[in-house]
Amino acid sequence: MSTRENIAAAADDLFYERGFEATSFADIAGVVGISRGNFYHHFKTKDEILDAVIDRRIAKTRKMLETWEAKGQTPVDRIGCFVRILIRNRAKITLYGCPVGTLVSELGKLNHVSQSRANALFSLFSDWLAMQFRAMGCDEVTGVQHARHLLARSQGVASLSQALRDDDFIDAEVDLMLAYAAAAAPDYSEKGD
Amino acid sequence: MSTRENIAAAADDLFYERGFEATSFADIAGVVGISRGNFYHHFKTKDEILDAVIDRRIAKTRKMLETWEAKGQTPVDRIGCFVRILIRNRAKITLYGCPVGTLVSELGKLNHVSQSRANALFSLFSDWLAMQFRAMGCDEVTGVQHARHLLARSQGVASLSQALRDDDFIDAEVDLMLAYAAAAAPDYSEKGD
DNA sequence: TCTGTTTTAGGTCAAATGTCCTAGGATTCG
DNA sequence: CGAATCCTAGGACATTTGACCTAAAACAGA
Repeated sequence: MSTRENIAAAADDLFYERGFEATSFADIAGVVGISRGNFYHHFKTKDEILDAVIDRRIAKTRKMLETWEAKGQTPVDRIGCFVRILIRNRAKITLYGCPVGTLVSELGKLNHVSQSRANALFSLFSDWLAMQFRAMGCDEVTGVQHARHLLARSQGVASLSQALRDDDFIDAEVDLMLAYAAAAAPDYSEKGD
Repeated sequence: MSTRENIAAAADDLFYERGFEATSFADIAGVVGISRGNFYHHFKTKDEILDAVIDRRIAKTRKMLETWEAKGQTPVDRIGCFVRILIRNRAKITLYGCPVGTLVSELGKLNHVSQSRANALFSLFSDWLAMQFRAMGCDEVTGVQHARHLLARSQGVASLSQALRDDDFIDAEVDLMLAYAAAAAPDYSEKGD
């Protein structure tokens, strides 16, 4: 992996774990194992690193969504892959929250130009979820509503996890979200399971 | 209002709008209209200001909950007061997210000692909500579950609002949460409205 | 091998930050 | 009025920050 990619990867982790502003060049350099001054050759400014990190996350997210697309048989299965990130990344989410939500929030408070670029990460999930609901038979508008609803719920669980640090809470909420997804099909009619 | 209270009030706003770390002594001094060096007399460290801000928010929250307690006739009404903060504070939430959630998240990332104190703000809402659900006839465990669920949902809506900036989304989610609260009574049985 | 480009290390720079001191003003109370 | 306490202003301080420069090292291709 190139030094540039190493920097982006280290910054990705640190921006998530400590936040964008709280992470300094020195911090990143320390993780990568290069000198501070070397940065200027790869990234002119800190904002450029941020953009690279966002690009990186967008690419990673795209790949993840493609994996889910291939893995899950039904739309509900695929939505289940999304919901279960909360369990898969439970440890980190409990400590640092959702990587997308906390970044958007921080950039919003900083009035940072790249906030809109970070928002695209939300859109990625939202559009993908809406696609799944559409595949279940939902119309366009309903699909988008369901997608945003589920995205908001997962954000909420991530947010509250940071305060509660209660594994059972996450498990229970994931089950509720799975039930919500299963019940979202237009032809669904309380037939039990 | 005393200077100390002025500082706490200004810091309260700035910590919300810009974040704790991104707010400097100079920023607060600018808002209050006092000299920077004057701070040391009222607060020895920045962490002391943070604690004062958290105390302030706890007190404000307590008062707000008491108001709701007096205002709402039924538990569902009172829960409605909580849910509708999202609409009442829509403008600020769209820009800066939830004051509680974003603070807890930032302090978590900074590994800050006062995170647990900030968590108490969540508990305040959570306990109060659980009390309302209990008053509706829910048992202890179910009441806490409903409370956390609703708290998480409101957090999620606040989080996503920062990215979407869509008033309709907030309105729709608030309606869903109101319906959730209304349906939470144990004797509820699809009797329509 | 020689040449030119890319990459790296180390250091400098101004600005900003949290912390802290001191001296002067204001206020209170005997 | 006089003295003691509280409040305030302004600045000093070491440190850290993002940004930037220069020179040496590593590498590439002919």
